Amino acid sequence: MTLHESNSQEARSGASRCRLLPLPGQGSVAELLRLMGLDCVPTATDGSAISASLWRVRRHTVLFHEGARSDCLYVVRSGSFKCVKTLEDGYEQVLGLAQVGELLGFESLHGGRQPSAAVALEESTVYVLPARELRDPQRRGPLLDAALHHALVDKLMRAAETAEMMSAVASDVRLARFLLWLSERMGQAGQSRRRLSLHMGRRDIASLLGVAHETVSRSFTTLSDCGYIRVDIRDVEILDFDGLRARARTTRGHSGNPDSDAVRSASVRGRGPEVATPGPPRGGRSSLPDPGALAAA
Amino acid sequence: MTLHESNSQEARSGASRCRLLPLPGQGSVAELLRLMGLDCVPTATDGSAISASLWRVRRHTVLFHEGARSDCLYVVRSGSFKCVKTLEDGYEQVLGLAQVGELLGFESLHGGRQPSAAVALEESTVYVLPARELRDPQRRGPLLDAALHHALVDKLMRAAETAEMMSAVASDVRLARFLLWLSERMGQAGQSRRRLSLHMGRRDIASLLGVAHETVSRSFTTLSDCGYIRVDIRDVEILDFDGLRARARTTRGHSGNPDSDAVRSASVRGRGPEVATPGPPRGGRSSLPDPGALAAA
DNA sequence: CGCGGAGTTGAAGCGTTTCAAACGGGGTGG
DNA sequence: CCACCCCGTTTGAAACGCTTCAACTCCGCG
Repeated sequence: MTLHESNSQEARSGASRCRLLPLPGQGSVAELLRLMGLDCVPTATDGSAISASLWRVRRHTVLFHEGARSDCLYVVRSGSFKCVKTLEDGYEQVLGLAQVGELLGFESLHGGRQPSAAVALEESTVYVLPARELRDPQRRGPLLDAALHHALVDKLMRAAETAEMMSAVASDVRLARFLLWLSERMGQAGQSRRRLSLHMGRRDIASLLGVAHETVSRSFTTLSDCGYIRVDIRDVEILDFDGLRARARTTRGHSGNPDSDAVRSASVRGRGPEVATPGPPRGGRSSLPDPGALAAA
Repeated sequence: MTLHESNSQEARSGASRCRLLPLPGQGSVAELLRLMGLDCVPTATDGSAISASLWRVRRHTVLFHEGARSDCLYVVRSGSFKCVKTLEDGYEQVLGLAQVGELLGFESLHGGRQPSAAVALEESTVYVLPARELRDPQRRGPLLDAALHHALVDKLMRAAETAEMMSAVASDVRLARFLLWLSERMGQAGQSRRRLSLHMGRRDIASLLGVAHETVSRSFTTLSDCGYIRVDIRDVEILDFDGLRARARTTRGHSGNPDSDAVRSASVRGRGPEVATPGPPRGGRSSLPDPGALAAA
């Protein structure tokens, strides 16, 4: 794989989008593969014939628009993005964030249009891979192929986490989960888990969490009053991880004290799915219809 | 690729879990690849060395448990599943549905544990692929490789749709979006778009939508009173698609006059994302914020 | 037949939304 | 340089909608 050295890219994009600057001579193929989750480091040539580019994206600029027929797959190298969908009435729905190592614009792999726009929350850089070439298994070498697989599965797992985050009930619980989720992300990216830079306004956070932006503001002060966090507009410091985690675990029920709980719970008793081992008493027993079985082939 | 012919599966699984029945001689490799989204039909042999199985899963039984170290990837062949996470207090959080053609247990591709359990909502059949073999690009032939790619991207797109569905504000809007989303899914699977079988109780729908189950019940009667749908417990008929769609479009904030604050719309003006054409003056290059450091790879 | 679960509906409590106002910072223009 | 304005943030107060608790019906099942 060759790291594309600017040129044609710059030519293609008229003056109207020079905000996406190619950064010649900056990145490396090894870094790209590592970003995508590949453990092993490529020795020299991996045999792939993909021409990747490295772009710079200024904060608050769009990487691609909603509905755009972008034919590129992006890998976030630094910074972060929000994926937003603008509804008919002008309301901006934030559907998720993409941070270092995450894929953006994967819909282009199917040749479709982008369902949402991607906007940089901060100064960011992305690797740009032409989807046309990427769709051909021949042109992706084995390394890029494995990396793409890994990145896709990883993105899928992050999407599931996002869903879990948004499934909270109370607004401050949602915010607590969001902060812990962000903290985890920052930690994985090698940054501090305690000090967070949100890079988003209350309105964006509110949209992502599905509440009014005033409610987000109130939830911030609530968590702050509890001593869990210290808030300075867009900079948050987590003071009490355990407290914050306890709050994040709160489910359908009261929001005041996470401790004074009885066994009432929404309860799962009774007719639930016929949990493993319908025969013998609910004893331990290993779970699962051991799928290892079919490996016997 | 060979379609595994039962045997060992039945033997190993005691009477306690015979609910997962292999179905010898039923499926076909062509069907599996088609399910995963591959357009072209495999001619004869595709060169892959994966041993797939076909299992039957009875309704209300679990395909795999939360936290299980399943080493299999599943492809839904018929029926549907819910992905649930059981919280500490026993509350069951439904995180999503998996319908015909969708992947289940993709976390096994990374060797991790399942973050949620999968429970059949109805009589279902799944193809079972050993993740151990699947992780080896050599053993997946080009066809299965392409199919896996397609299925991963497809699942990713469906996850985004789910997030969008759950981002609604009002409960009846959520329900409207859910029904339309389900209708679309059923249509894509070749079934009726008008007549839906939910196969879930109100409690599960409520968990998926993030509201109380009584609220779901009320929302059903609301939509029914509007004449949009006809409800018979778990069978729903959509009577007025346009009306239901209009209700589903309802968002937070100004729904009355889209023109009153026409210019305001978060889209192009003011501080919003500096949409297109910041102009050449923005000037070239300048240094990377920070990541330049890690480019040293 | 009676039990238990699912679904529906009603009434009350309360959290969130909405409307409104005030504060503060960052930018522009005088 | 300061004033001013815009916008994001915060906080308050009232209205709404959802949640919760409760009662009731329907249905399957032992």
